[in-house]
Amino acid sequence: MPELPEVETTRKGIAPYVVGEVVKDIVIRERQLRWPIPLELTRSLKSQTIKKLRRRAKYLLFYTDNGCMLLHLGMSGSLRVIDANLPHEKHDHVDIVFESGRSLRFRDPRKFGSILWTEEDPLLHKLIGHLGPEPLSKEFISDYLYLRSRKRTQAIKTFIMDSRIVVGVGNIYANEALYLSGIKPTLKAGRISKARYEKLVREIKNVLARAIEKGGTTLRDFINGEGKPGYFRNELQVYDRKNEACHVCQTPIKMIRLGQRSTFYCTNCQR
DNA sequence: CCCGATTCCTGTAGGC
DNA sequence: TGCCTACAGGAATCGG
Repeated sequence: MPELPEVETTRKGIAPYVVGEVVKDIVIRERQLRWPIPLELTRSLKSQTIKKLRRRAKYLLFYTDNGCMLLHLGMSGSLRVIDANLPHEKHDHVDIVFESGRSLRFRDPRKFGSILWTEEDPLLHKLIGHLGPEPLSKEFISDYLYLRSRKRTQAIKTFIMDSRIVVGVGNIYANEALYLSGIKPTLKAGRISKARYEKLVREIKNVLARAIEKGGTTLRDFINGEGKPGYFRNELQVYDRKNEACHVCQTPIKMIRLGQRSTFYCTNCQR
């Protein structure tokens, strides 16, 4: 499931093969994703040069002189740079074909991803403008998180997964960061001390940075731009480890449901 | 505003 | 072996 480290890994993997390329054609085999791929995409993107490739939250932004393509991987999406002649397989919904003879191929079995086009500043786009800070930026500090959390009764795990509060922290890394911080996921966000938020912010940054170094986490189908999996799965302390021993105290990891999401924690280390 | 539930989709796993 | 059901989740949207 692509969270921030997986999207960043994808961006790094494809950028060298995409930036500077001229778009020759766009092949759309399935238009109905999370939102329909806009009809104008083909006309607007054709003949354009990809000038830069950035990431904001879990969106990839493909900048051209004409506008910007926004791409979200959803939960099962992946991008690969391939030889344009490589036959497509099931769920290969879109090819961005370049003059060079290579293509950027988007695959997404569950169709939760999206591809959009904007001619405005993409950072002000309807789906992006309201988002909270990047977790790895210097704006994301404990004072901010502490202030936003005051008077909130929501569970801390749900709170840090809210993209209006901070972006990029999905289910895997929320579980991991809370474990590393020693915080029980069900605690009310508004009742957690400033000192504990300092620890939490440190561990969110820490776990995301280490996951990027390892190329992200592959549970089932995540692959990077070169078709390879990520290796952070080996580092996971609680996620997907129901009933397995805590690496610190050997207590079996507990699984509960919180906000319709699987939640894993150590009943001894997290309080 | 806040918060929890619902919704989209399909591959996979588990039960019988 | 094969069928059926439950489940996984990013995040917008809805309802209270």
